[in-house]
Amino acid sequence: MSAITSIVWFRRDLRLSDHEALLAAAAEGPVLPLFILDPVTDAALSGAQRLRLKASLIVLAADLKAAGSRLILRRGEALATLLTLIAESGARAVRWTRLTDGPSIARDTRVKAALKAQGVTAESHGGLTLLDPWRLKTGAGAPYRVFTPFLRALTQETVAAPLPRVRLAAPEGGIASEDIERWRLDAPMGPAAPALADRFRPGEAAARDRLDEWLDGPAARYPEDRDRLDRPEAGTGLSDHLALGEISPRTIWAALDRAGGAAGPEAVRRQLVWRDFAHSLLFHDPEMERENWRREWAAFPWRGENDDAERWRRGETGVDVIDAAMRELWATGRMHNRARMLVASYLTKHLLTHWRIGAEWFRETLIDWDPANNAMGWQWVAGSGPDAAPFFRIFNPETQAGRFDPDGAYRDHWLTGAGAETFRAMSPKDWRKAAHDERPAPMIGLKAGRERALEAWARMREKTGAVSAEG
DNA sequence: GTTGACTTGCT
DNA sequence: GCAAGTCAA
Repeated sequence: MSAITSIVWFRRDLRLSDHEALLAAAAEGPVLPLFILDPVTDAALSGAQRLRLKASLIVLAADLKAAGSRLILRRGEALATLLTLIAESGARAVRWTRLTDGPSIARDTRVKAALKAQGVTAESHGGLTLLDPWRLKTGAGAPYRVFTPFLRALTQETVAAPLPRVRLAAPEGGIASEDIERWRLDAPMGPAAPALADRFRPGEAAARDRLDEWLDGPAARYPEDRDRLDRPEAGTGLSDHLALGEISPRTIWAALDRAGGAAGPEAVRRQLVWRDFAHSLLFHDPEMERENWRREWAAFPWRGENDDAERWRRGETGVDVIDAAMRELWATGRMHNRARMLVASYLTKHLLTHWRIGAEWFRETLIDWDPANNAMGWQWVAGSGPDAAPFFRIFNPETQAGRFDPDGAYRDHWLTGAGAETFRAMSPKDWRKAAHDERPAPMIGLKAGRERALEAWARMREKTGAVSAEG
């Protein structure tokens, strides 16, 4: 037992390995690990990920205990809580891992300035992404707006090797922690909570096990199976671990590197670069969680909240693959990446509904929700985001289903099979009647919906004056 | 100013 | 095969 030197403020970095802030703090003396349920964190967290976070914090607390330390949980405004803990513990420094979303950056900037004004060392550290989000710039000195050049630029750089697991000294006793049960993080999911919690394995050790499992098996078949809706085991299954930082992207990167250029691991590396790209985009445009990344898209005649959107959320659109995917989302807190593109395309194009409404539903339902990935993904599909050629890309759900769920196993599972039963059992009361009914008729034909979206796009082009026939 | 290139698509 | 558009060099 010795006097505490630094506080490590955990947020989306719930791990003990490859943790810069923790390692730097431990090198200076005894550490007080702290998680704060503050208003900014609270506002961003929604149903399923709240539950996921609770599970992760319980494992982190156990891991810290096993390492001879302990996790302190507090609820309250971030700065006030930190100042209280500094007073209680005598800490002289606070360290954390930087985030890239606007609200977090705003909060952390305020906290850092206030702590420094009090003579406390306040320092943020990298590790959320492979490279810091400001690192890669185009020849003109601007942030990249297109993925491929970003990928090429990142390939030229060296991604740092993961840092070793921290060794902690036991902190002084007497600092009280709150009881996580009293935070009621599972409350928003209601009766669905236990079934949902049964489906994930939280924590750093589980994340590493999953990575090893994937490398030993599914990795070899990943190039052929990754797009198959009916082969969910093909994916790495690391997204929820990554979203809460139970494993670091650099750790995954290094493990994939050891696979020596095999096609599967290389394809997943590319996915990690997409993640870095998303964080870089959000860092440079903090508004993009809510505003069109291409601001001229304000002229697009998207509909706001509407009955079709509610049917989309409940999986009652009448388009089989869309409804299957939306039920999977509700029942598991996950959705296949390709299914995400399909449901996003259907909502924003066929149903002409604003991507923000879809993005908000993903925030509420995904256990792997991440502000940067969510914002970029939705805007990429909607057409308001990065990457050119948006209107080459109105997905035909039936064509897609035929290609990536050829036997209909995925659709059957969620529409009539065991998945459908699970979904009914986990659904709110007012959803259940419809879930038992016959399949509803689609709200708009696939062809008519596509044409309507193309017309809306053409109208926007006229309005914004960006007419290609100009030259 | 020109040109090659573009994660997941379409008919 | 084509591409309603844009970016990076």
